[in-house]
Amino acid sequence: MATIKDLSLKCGVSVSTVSKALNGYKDIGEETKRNILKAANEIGYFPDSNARALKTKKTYNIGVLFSTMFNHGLRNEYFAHILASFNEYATGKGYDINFIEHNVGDRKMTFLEHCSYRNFDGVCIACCADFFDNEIQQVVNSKIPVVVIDHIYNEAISILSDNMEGMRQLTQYIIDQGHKRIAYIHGTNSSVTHNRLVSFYQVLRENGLTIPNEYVVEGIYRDSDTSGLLTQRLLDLQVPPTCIIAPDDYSALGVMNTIRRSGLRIPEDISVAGYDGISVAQALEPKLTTIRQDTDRIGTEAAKQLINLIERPMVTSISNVYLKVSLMKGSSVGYVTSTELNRPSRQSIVD
Amino acid sequence: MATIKDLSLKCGVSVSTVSKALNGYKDIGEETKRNILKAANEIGYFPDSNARALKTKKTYNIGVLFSTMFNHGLRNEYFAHILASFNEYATGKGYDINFIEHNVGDRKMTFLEHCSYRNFDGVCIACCADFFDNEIQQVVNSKIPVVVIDHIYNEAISILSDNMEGMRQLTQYIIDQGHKRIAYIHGTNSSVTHNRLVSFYQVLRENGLTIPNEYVVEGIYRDSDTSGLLTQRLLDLQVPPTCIIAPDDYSALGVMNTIRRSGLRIPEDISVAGYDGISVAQALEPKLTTIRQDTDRIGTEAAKQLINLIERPMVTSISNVYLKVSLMKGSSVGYVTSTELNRPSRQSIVD
DNA sequence: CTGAAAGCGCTTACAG
DNA sequence: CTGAAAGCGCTTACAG
Repeated sequence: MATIKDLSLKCGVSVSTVSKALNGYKDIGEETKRNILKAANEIGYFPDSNARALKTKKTYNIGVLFSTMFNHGLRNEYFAHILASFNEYATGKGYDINFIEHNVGDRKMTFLEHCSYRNFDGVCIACCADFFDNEIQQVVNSKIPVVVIDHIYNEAISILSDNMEGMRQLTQYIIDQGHKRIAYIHGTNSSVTHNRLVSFYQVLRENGLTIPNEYVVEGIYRDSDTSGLLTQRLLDLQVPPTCIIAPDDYSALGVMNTIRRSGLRIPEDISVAGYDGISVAQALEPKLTTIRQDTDRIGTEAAKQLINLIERPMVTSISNVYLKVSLMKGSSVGYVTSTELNRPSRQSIVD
Repeated sequence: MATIKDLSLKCGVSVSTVSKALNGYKDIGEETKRNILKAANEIGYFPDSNARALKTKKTYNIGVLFSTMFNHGLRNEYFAHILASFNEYATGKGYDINFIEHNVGDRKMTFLEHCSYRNFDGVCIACCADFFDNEIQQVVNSKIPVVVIDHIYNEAISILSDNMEGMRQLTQYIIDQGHKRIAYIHGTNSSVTHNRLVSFYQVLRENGLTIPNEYVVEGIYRDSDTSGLLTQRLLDLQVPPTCIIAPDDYSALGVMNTIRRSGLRIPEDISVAGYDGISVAQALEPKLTTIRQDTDRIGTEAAKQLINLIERPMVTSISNVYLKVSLMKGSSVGYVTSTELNRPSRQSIVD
């Protein structure tokens, strides 16, 4: 690759002058500057990123930290989509992205060590199996600018898909369709799960509904088999629910399969809802009733906030940004008629 | 971060000695070496990657090049899974991965410029909308070690999911189930599509089957709506097929929806097959008959070959590696009984 | 076995 | 307005 020295020879000026011209310093002659820029374009000159980083301590590299466990990381569609838009925004601002890993060759590094080894300008933490992991905390507590997705730390900017609001909209919609016996198979415990649960109960309460404890069970995100099994148990209850909310769209497939295997129809006999709004949910029939999380905006917003924090630390506040979700009505949640409402089995539950 | 100088002061030796000890040079005293290694571990010292790269021209960074178009890149499950395993292998060998992009900040770069700007040790090209793109060719023809997934260039190592073999197995299985009127909605033209088509026709011929031209139509990968529309046309034919092969599993959803909307059952009335073996295909009912592409091995193998090429260029041959696929029988392709075989409508087609 | 010195390709005070 | 010089943190011939 051509170096700054090649360019300086070609232009007949010193490397200092070239460097300043390229970096927009004011104290350079108009014509000199024009010449240098022209020559740089001609030979396709770009400053070597390593040399520049060594001097300036700025790499224009952002580290992305995520769990690589089964069903996590790149193999998780929700995260992969967020990463795609994160990358697109960052790239437009001149930042490349890197994955933060534990081991580099034969030596193990902590996440923070990896960050200083690579001199990342900032870090995005997302899709972690365990946000309380000690090594992750280290990164959050370091000097490196950090943005976190779907979790709140005091010390970092958080981008959150509005889970309280999402669950509120979904639950309210189901209730508005006449359902009173609503079951919720939720995902493994986390702050996301917690907020959804709180919101679920809250909306039930606001509508004067109570449900039996057996209607709320713990499943596993993105595990349709588990959700299928749990669905069977719900169907076997003496008074089964009229609607089942799955942990996510993918798991909803397991719920639907089990229901159909029992000879029941969706949504005529029993309704199903998901969460996420992944594409496959909309290719199913009936189309899944779900909450769409705006992965594009989550990724874009995370990148934007992080780059602001990197470039203008003093005017960027450490805040929590909640992103809107939207209800996708689909047709897997049916309308419960008043006849059904009068069934004794239901009455015994409602009050 | 601690520098090599800090470490040399702590150990009371020169930086040269520290550097050599850390890099496994032989001409260092046993005890000196032990001391240095111990101290390095204590303070969590890692050489600054930029400084090292500047001197050695080795970054331990691999660039990954892919299209970011709709339905491509990270938003494509097939590619995201390959990338995940590629990253896991590379990381274990000490390489981090970076995405290769067009624009860096306000200035546009060609892909090759981005590679030299970042000094990538090697490049993996995958999942491109257009492998004949001029900028991609530039990278392939450069001095940088390159591995390509699912496409063959003369100048680079190729890792290929065996599409000929996959399509062979799938088609043969369908024929073995008694089908003779098999339709194929294939994806947009590419070498992958071409090979699958060639193989499809070849197996038909080997089995003494011919199909009408209308049975082979061009769809779009991962576009279930288009596949749904094309399915409708196939169903409307005077002599419709008994089995439809979709471009991929995701598109198969569209095929299935259209079939069901027509009041037909799968597989009793008509059979469906996909391609890819993505997880959702196995969560459907009936389970989709499909070919599983081994994304784990593709990613791992690509990383392995690329790193070999980087580290031992003289003993690594530029070859094409074909990876095995496997048939997932599922239950969306049914058995066609002999009664059905004797139907006049079929006979008129077969010979 | 150890260390002084040069140099990788840049940027940036500083002097002129 | 321009350029010489120092230095970012390393590695690696080379000398001793």
